[in-house]
Amino acid sequence: MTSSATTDRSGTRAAAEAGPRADPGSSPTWTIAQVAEEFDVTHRTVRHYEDLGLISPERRGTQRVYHRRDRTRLGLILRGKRLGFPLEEIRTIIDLFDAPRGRRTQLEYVLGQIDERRNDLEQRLRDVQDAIAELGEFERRCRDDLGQLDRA
Amino acid sequence: MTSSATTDRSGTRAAAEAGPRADPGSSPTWTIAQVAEEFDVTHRTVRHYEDLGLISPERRGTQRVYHRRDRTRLGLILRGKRLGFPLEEIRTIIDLFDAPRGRRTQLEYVLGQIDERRNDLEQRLRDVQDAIAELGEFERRCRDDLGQLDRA
DNA sequence: CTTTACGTTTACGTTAACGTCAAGCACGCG
DNA sequence: CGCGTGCTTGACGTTAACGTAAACGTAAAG
Repeated sequence: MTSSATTDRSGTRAAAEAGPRADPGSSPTWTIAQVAEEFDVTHRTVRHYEDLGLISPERRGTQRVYHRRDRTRLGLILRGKRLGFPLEEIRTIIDLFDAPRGRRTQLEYVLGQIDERRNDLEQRLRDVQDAIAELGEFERRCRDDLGQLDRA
Repeated sequence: MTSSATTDRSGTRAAAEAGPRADPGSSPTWTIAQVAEEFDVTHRTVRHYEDLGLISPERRGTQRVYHRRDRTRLGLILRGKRLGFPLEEIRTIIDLFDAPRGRRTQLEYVLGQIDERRNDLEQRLRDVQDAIAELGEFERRCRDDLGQLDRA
């Protein structure tokens, strides 16, 4: 249902149906429709992330052209969203990865940010682990109840 | 800064400043202000969760009276929020814990829901672990850069 | 009995994260 | 050249999760 949704657009401008355009010798690029489908989001969502400065695709004329870098970022964005981070915060985080690290002060700032982030993430790690553990406990009780029903 | 925010209200109606009211012989109860402060949320937030049916405190006259059950739920709600779940979804989850498990069909439904939830949570677990790992990788690179700077 | 400190309801405001038109370019095909 | 398909830019709408203000109730304290 995911890939069959694309009413065969091949033969028009790009040969492949889901991959990057055939572009021998250069780095591969994608259209907005392709990245949107690949990450299972809408065009609007992708453009929204651009509005907030989370991605900044190349412009060829008026059209957006997406590179590997943009796809990497999109992946990070969506994972951040799954973890419940607001987009603005996600932006500061992934910008960190591309931040200049030339001077020592910058590097130390980045290292400090990394530590903050890690603490945040480790809190969430505990939360998830606790939740999974409680769910397991609950399942055990349910299976007990089921056993009681069987013995009657 | 957290507990000093309470401008000494003791001696008024309850003896303890942060604990449940003195109520010997019965189960402890809390006011909305007490649970709000304990979980570091506003009254409005607590009432909002009640509006959505996430908690349903006792009413003594017009006033809300919170029991241990309500505090347990509030904890689950806030953890769910930290994990990025929408409140409506959180409601269906914690309602699951109090759901009737008398008949076999009900039990099997509950067990099915548990499985769905676990899959969801395990996805998030992977997300968090991946994020932490990448952060570690990034930190290593930064420390490398720092070493390069030191050698000059 | 008035004050004070909380608590309650009602209702409109706000922010984030998009959804949903509307209207216009741009290009490749018949 | 017109047509269809996809891309682009506004701009307004929507939902979730509260914030905030108004206006009133109430119970202990002075």
